[in-house]
Amino acid sequence: MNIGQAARLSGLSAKMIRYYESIGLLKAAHRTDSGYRVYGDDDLHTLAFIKRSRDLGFSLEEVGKLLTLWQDRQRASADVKALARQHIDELNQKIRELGQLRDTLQDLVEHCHGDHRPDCPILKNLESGCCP
Amino acid sequence: MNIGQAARLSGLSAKMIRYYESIGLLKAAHRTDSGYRVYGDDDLHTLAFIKRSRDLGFSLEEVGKLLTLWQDRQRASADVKALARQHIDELNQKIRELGQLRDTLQDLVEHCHGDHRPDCPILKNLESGCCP
DNA sequence: ACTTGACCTTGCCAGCATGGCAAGGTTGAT
DNA sequence: ATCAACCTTGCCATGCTGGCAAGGTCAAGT
Repeated sequence: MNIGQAARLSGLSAKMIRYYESIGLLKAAHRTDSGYRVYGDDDLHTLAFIKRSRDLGFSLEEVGKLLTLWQDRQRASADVKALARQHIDELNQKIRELGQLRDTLQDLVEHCHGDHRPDCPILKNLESGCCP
Repeated sequence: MNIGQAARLSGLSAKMIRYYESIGLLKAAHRTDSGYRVYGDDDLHTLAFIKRSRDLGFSLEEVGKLLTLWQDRQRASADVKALARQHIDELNQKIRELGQLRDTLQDLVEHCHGDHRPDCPILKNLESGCCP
């Protein structure tokens, strides 16, 4: 099949597929005489794997590692687990940070009377960086 | 003071300050005869405002709006409150998404025995995209 | 055979926000 | 005079994706 159909079936865009090939995440696709990329079921499988990994928030670099592990019959599942764990830690870290930002903002918002008067504790805090 | 000191005192980098000026977030700084940018206490105040806003997760575009409101004596605090609320909503949305990703991954990790055997439910799930 | 439209190709530019490096000018102290 | 520390501008890189352009190819309808 051509790239368009591969894109539709995998949920990626044609652009992304070409990009992934260009950065070496995918091995170069077979080509027709006229230069069209051709994909088979195996390739589609790989594309779907990438799509799913991206949806789970893995970076392309991490996806690369996962692909390597996936294609390595000798892999230890511990390796994969470690990678997933690391990603979970990163997610938790990010979640904590965002939560703190939200709480700070929430505090500020609650102290703002929010009417037409110009006096605004939020801006005051942004100025001074203290006393929320 | 020069840009380096302004950077140190505000917590931004000199590079960022120049960038903010180039995109119009900051008005052009005064220059010495030799072309060095010169900052006064007012400018420093503005830089600190930006730094604090960025730390709270506002995008540069949002910081621009906040700056306008900050410098507008006629502003209604309701405007600021609305902007902060919107940002809180975005943060909550992001937190929810990341939390879902983490939970999915956590499930996968828990089903992976994580030893030297190659059989790995995480990779199996990434393949199929179903049955976590 | 010819046109049309949908598809494919490559390549370049855009964004976010920041860092890095280079080549050159300025300042201030030794 | 020299040297270090600073400043200037400019370009490139990141990660990931979208957009647009100019051109080639394919399949179907006329």
